[in-house]
Amino acid sequence: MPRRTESLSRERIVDAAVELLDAAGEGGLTFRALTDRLATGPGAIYWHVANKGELLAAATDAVVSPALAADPAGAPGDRLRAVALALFDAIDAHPWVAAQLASGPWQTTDPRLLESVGQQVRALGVPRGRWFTVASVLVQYIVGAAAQNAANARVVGPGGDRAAILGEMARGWEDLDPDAYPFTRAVAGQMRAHDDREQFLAGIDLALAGVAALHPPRS
Amino acid sequence: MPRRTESLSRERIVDAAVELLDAAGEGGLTFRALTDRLATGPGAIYWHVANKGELLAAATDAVVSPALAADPAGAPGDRLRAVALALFDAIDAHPWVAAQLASGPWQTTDPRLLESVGQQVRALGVPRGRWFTVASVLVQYIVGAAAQNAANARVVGPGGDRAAILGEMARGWEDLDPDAYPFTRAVAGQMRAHDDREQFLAGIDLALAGVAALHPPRS
DNA sequence: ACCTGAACACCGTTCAAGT
DNA sequence: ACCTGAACACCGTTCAAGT
Repeated sequence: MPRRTESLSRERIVDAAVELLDAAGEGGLTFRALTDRLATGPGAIYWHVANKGELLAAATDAVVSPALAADPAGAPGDRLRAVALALFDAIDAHPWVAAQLASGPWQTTDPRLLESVGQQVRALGVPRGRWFTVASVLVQYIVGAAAQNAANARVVGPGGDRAAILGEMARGWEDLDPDAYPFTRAVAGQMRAHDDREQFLAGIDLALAGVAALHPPRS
Repeated sequence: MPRRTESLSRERIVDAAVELLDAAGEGGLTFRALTDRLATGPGAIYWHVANKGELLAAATDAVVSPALAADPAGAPGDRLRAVALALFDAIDAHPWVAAQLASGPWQTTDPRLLESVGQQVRALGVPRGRWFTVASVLVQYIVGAAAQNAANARVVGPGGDRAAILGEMARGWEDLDPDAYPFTRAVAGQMRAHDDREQFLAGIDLALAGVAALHPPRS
C-alpha cells in the first residue's frame, strides 16, 4: 500500500516525522515506523538527516515556524498576545513540541520568537537598557507556560473527558491535609472550572501589567 | 569493588538513579548502569520499582522535595523569591530535573509548590476569586524559566567556558539580517553580559509588579 | 548521488528459577 | 519476600553493496 511515488527528500522525511509524532507522541517517532511509512531502509533516511536529534529539531521547526510567521497588527500589547497565542495553539495541536522547546534552549531554533516579542517590548516604551531582560522573561513565560499546558493536555489525552479528569484532580486536592495544604484546598474549585487558554492569557496580562508598572510609558 | 553491603531498597535505588543522572544526564540512567552500580540484576530493581518512568519520577521528587521543604520567613514578596530561588538552584544543580518538571504536569509530583506560592499570593492581598489564576501563572513562570535556564546550562556543559559560549552566541546574533532581526541584533550585547540567576529574579519581580498593579493592596 | 537491508550494540522489561 | 540472570522485542546507527 505505501508505494513510493515521489523520491525521498528531507522535507518528506520531516513531514512523515511530524505525522508520526502527532499520531503517537514522542515515542511514536521511530526509524522503523519511518521506514515503513516511507517504504525505504534506514540508510536512505540517514542520507538526508544526520540523526534522530536533528530530525526532531527539524520537526519542531516545521511546526513552530508557521506559527511565528504571521505578523499581527495592532497595539503592542495586542500583538504580543497574538504572537503568544499562536505559539500556544501550535503547541496545543502538537504537544510533543513542548518538550523540545522547553528543554532545548530557546536560542537553538533561532531568535524569531525573541525578535517578535522584543519588538513589542520596544514599542511598549521599555527603556533600552532593560530590553533584553524584559523580552527574555516574556519569552520564558510564553514557552514555559505553553509547555506545561501541553503536559496537562497529554494527561487528559486526545479522547479523554477533560471535565472528569479535572474533577478527579480537584477532589484529590480537597482531600489534602488542611494544615499542610490550606491554599490548595481553598482553590480546588477554581481549578476545576479553569480554562487553559484563558489562564495563559491571564499570565500575559499579568506580565504586561508588570511591564507597565515598572516602565510607565511617558505620554 | 561495588560489593553490596546493605540490602537493596527503593531508597538505595533512587539514590543511585540520582547519582547516575547527575553524572551523565538523562541518558545516563540505564538499568544496566543501575545494576552495575548496585551489583544486582534487573529483576531485583523491578521488585522495588514499577518501571523506568516511576523511577525517574521518584528521582525528581528526591531532588525537588528538599528544595521545597524550607519555609522561609519575611514579607510575602521575599518569601516568594526565596521559594523560587530554591527551586532554581535545585534545577541548576540537577539539570535533568527540568525536563521532568516542565513536561510532566506540575500537578503530578504534588501541589507543594502551588501551596508555597499560593500562600504568598494570598498574603499579598490578591482577591480570593483570582487566587488560582495568579498562583498558577507564578508557578508556571518559575518552573518554565528554571527549566529553560537548565537547558542553556546544558549547552555550556559542566566544564564549559560560559563567557566564550555566550560571546559566540552574541556574535551570531550580531551577524543576523538587520531588516529581519533588528531587536535581536540590538540586544546581543546585553545577552552577552547577562546573569541567569539575576534574570530569573527579574522575572519574579516583573510578575510581582504585575500582581501589585492589578491587585493593589488596600492599606 | 542516492538507496538497500543485514548487522551491531544497546535498551526496557519479563519470568522461570532460586533462596 | 526478595533476588538472579538469561531471554525477548525493540531501539538508533553503521556500512558494504547495489543502482
